[in-house]
Amino acid sequence: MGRVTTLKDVARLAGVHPGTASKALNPRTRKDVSARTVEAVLNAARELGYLPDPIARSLRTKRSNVIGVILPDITNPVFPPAVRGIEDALREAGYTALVGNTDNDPGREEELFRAMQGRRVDGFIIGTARRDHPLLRKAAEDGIQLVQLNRVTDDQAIPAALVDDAGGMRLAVDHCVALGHRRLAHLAGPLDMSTGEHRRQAFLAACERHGDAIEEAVVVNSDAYSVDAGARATEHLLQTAAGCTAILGGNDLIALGAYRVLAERGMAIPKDISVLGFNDMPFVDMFQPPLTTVHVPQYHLGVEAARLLLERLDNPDAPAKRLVLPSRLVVRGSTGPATGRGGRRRSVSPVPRAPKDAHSSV
Amino acid sequence: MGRVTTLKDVARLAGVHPGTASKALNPRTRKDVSARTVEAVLNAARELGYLPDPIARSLRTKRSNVIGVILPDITNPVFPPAVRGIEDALREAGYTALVGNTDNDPGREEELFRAMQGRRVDGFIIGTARRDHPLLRKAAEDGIQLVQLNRVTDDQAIPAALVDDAGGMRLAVDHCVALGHRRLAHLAGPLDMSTGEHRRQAFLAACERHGDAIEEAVVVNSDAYSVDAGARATEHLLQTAAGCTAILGGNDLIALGAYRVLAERGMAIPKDISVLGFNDMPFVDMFQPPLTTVHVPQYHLGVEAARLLLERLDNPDAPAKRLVLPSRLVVRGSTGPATGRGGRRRSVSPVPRAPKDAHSSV
DNA sequence: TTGTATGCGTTATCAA
DNA sequence: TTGATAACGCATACAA
Repeated sequence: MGRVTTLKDVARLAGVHPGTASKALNPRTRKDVSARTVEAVLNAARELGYLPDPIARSLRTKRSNVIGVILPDITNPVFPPAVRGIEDALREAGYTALVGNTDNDPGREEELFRAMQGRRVDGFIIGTARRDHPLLRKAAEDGIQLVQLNRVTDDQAIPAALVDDAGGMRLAVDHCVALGHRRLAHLAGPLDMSTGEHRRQAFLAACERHGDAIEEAVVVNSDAYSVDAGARATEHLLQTAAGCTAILGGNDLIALGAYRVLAERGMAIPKDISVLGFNDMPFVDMFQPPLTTVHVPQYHLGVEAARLLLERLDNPDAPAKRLVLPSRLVVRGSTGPATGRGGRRRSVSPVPRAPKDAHSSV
Repeated sequence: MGRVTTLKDVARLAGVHPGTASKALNPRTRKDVSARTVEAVLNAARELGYLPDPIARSLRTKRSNVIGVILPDITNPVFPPAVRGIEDALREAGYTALVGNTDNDPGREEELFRAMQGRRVDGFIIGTARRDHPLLRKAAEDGIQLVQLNRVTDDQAIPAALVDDAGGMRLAVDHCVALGHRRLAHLAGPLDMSTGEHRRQAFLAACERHGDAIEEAVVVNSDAYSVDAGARATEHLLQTAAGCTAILGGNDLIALGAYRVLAERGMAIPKDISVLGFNDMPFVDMFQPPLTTVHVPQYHLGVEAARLLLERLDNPDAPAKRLVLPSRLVVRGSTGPATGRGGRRRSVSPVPRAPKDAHSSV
């Protein structure tokens, strides 16, 4: 562990005072120093392979060039690409990402948040926003720099990089209708998250837009974005509204839960029933069958979230922008024409405005 | 951003000197301080919600309670579980993981390594080891604390948490033989990595063990652990040794490359040909068909790597242990009896000791 | 047992 | 323009 060269060493070699060397090294203060000494200091620094100590600098400046990234769980395949996007964009700007997982535990989230603040992170990218999120609200009020990723709070106070959830869901519904499906089910994600609620609303709105072309539009809630929760929701759906010919998962994992239950029941996808996801996670094209899903550009979402944050660090008074990236439908093998079972049945009930409750059939 | 309470505040409230407060707070030096003052200081700290500033502490102690984790690419599905294992184990001990991706670029790796050293990380968990790895060798010589994850250098100087690659490959070969396959192909991972070389050697050794039961054992190199590289290797295999009835991928991604090429050629898995992977990545059970593969307990590998490192930080002179976890075969739908094509052909060539070169057919 | 002083490496303020 | 000095918050060697 050879000795590390410090600012003092550089100053000595350049024959100047450490304070002067500091100014010469820092691009922002370089103008207060003669061209001759700047060069001498720069040469000395290069010769000694000087690297400023980020710890000492942080202690002095209260900044760290580190961004805290708070996610539910890196093990969820949608997040790694987003993390790479964040890291790549931050690195260009000389920042580093420090990633933490909350496992959807608010206590753990607060602990992480505090720990990262203690480490003097300059801002946060938050992938865990709930529609009502006191911790985030308070942090924003306290002037902590935040950008939300993919999910947002209901109030518009915090900037965010998002995808067009409603547009994506509309494409999915349109695709089903074009294939002749008239009885659709949506396995909604958690409604305390913007993605869950927005996609659900968009599902209902899109169905309504099709008027008589749709005979039934069912929403069943999935209490988590997970395969198990998706499986439970699917079982519930099969018991309560067995006539649906297409299942639109709140995300890909929920759709995978549907895959599992349908396989157990011996129902073939897409012959007996079509299934759609949301997110286009890596490798869903390899599934059995390849999953038709709404593509969410996670990597770019990460890049944009990082950029929004950097912009904000540069100019803290900039407005809290919300950047919305387009989504698109990727049609694969899990959707097909509505044949067999309820495909051509006559309408049982018209489509009312909105569901009475989470499990209502509309 | 309300003012943060500092050690000085605690000392003032407790009516002691900051230095004394520091001793009282630090469990290791607490014995040098009277029970009465310890209590006063602890109470004051609790009352003020005091949290020590890790930056200041790091500057002073040259330690950070941060561990650098260096991976090829978090986007590779095998890594997120390992990262979670690392994080969970570190957190219990009051440490934090700082993760970086090299994209297999040695320059980038060195840059990351330096940057993390600058941040005073207390040690590294390395998921990027190559069999010959000067950077690691030098770091170890310099007394930097390292633990390797899943892959190792050829020399035994650096501790590691590993899986029994050879045992796993043997299980895979035995499985194929039990199904009646007599012409096997291995799509070896990069041979400059221990996993690539060890699995390849184990493949050949296992085939040899079966003697006349195996008519042909082919090795084709894949130049990366990726789907594309696996696809290229598969194409090469199909041109040069078309009679094989089972393909053993160097890892799951390589096996997926085989899936792709075989699908393009209209060959059915496992009817026409069996395919096996290595790693048991998340969701390979959902593939088309579900992948038979050697399970590698990535999460536990992460936990054990973290523990090895913590142990070493505690006792830097402890020997450089290598911990080897067992692997096991997970049989799914991509392997089946050897029927059709070359399945029952007679031996063309006996099995020699070892391959002449990377693409040799033995 | 407690207090004092010093320094970790940097930056920022002020004086020369 | 440059140099001197202090301070960021903490830990530790030493003095009291």
